[in-house]
Amino acid sequence: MEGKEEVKIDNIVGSSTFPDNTQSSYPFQGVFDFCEGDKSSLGFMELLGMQDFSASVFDMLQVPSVVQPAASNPVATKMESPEVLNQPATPNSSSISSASSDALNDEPVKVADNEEESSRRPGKTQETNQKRQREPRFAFMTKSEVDHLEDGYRWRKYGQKAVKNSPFPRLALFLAFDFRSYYRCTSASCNVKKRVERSFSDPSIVVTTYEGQHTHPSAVMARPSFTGAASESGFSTSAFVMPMQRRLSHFQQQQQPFLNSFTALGFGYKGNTNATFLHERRFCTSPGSDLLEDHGLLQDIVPSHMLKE
DNA sequence: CGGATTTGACCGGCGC
DNA sequence: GCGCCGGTCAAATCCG
Repeated sequence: MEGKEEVKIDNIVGSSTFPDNTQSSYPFQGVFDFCEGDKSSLGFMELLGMQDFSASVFDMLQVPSVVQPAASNPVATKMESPEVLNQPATPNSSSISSASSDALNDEPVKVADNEEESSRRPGKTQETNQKRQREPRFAFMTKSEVDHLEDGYRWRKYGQKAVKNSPFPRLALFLAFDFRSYYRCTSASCNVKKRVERSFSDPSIVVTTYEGQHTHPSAVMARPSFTGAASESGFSTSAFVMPMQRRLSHFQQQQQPFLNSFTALGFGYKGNTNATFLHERRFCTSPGSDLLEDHGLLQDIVPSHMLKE
């Protein structure tokens, strides 16, 4: 895959129909072009490989040539923040296998291989000689008023920063606006982390970025009340929790075969009901090939009668 | 009282 | 070398 490539984004629509017959949708259309090797498209390239992307897909899909009128498409605005795409590259995209290589792991379980470093700052075992290897990251977009969405695991917040993209970074702390929150899985020996932030372009969208893989079952899934099928309404909270885990493992398994594809995700989330809806389509970026629609795990989580139409 | 959150300080990477 | 910035630490604080 060399040189400039143009990808037609044909109606990326995450439309949700909830049991109460309300609807929400997130339509996207346009043409996305990128250049492999071009730094400005770094974020997208990482997205292609499912290795590391911290910018939201929505942000990446903001291209000047987007067809949708801005009024009806809140994300169809010109990209104004180059930082979004200037995320540092994954140092070694082929070394996902070294699951225990998280140098930031400060659990006591971790064998300290750098004594002098830890003496300078207690509890810190960051490697000095070797570049820190990041776990693959997976980002999810959720349209929600709630920042921290239930995903079946228990998290402890360990940091918060005002995001750089904010037009008023100094005011951000006062206004409780444009935060990025850092969470760590509370389970011992599980060093999964997640980052939660609002999309810069559409503040109604929460971008949740997961890093690492859980080494334990979900706390919610372990409870008997959540292990069954969906509730009588056709949905239950597990309709959200369950797919989140399965999607993560799904992506992690699929990332090698689908190096040439990316997945656009749209989550609908309604606060007052338990209803959740997930929509997934996978687009092949090979020029000339048909867009590959993939229900993915959709059929696993949405009642069959809702898939019929 | 114990666990979770807040928040300022700190560290390392990176660009200039 | 310096400054900026993302990410993390850890003491203080909050809260059930």
